[in-house]
Amino acid sequence: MTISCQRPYREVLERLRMSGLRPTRQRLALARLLFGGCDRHVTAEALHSEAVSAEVPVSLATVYNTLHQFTEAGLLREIVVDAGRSYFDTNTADHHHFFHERTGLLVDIPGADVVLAQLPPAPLGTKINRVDVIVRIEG
Amino acid sequence: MTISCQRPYREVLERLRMSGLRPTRQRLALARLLFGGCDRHVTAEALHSEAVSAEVPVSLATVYNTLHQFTEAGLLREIVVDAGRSYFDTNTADHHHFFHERTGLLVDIPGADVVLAQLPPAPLGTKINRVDVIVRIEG
DNA sequence: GTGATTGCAAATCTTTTGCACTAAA
DNA sequence: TTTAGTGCAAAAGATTTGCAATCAC
Repeated sequence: MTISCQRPYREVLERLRMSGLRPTRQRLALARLLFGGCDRHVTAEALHSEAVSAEVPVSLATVYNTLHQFTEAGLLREIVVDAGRSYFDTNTADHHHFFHERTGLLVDIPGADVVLAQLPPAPLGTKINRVDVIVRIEG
Repeated sequence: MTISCQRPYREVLERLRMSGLRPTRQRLALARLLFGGCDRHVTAEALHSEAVSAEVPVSLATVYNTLHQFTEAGLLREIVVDAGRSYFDTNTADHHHFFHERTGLLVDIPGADVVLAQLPPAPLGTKINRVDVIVRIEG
């Protein structure tokens, strides 16, 4: 049995439009790579190679710009697990991550699988934005 | 009332010796800045400025090397909260962090103040190394 | 003395930026 | 046509590395 997460072209396009992002050739190509299938984690460098391999010449600078625009639009979430390298997650739902330090592999943990029974109050004058749980694994 | 965490010179020196690190001028000076007082969070850049201000000329490269040696020796813990900047924490006990995104301020949360009631099992063939909880705050 | 440690400068790597060019509306 | 978006190359940070000089033992 195979689970497919294939999503049609027009749905991806619609998603861009809804975010107020003009569906340019490059944005569309990147969006299809990112949102056309199952949820995934990418680095800018990796997405760039992928795009180039897929005959979609995009500059690395544009990949960076696009990833940030998508993140700002709420289509992606930036994950910080590794000093000096940013990951972007297409899964924007509430969830956490396993991070394999040696391989750099990032794996989702469904939101329900981590239960934070107690959290301290935010320091005076601040409010909690998000809670990230990173389970660092090895082996 | 003031809580002091002053620690004597010879204790810091002993700590280096115990870690098998030769107590050189630079290592000792950095160790005193790091471990001579209360627990703290530093970036390489910040520690370097501090050292230079304290009349202890150390090169930035040596600060980086030293921070990593200390981390490897278990005297420090590296905290990743910000892509492209590493923080080092002198508190190596089990605990978590508030991170103020705008100011870059990092504040300890005592281990007991965060209760993880449930964690998923590590993926097959791996083991959990550490669990980091980062409470991102704003305002 | 001898091997570990340091400083410096250069290299590396990731990410951002400025600006002329191109494409979407 | 008009404005947003793109590519490129250069800049900006953070971190690392190579190697000769220096220091702890």
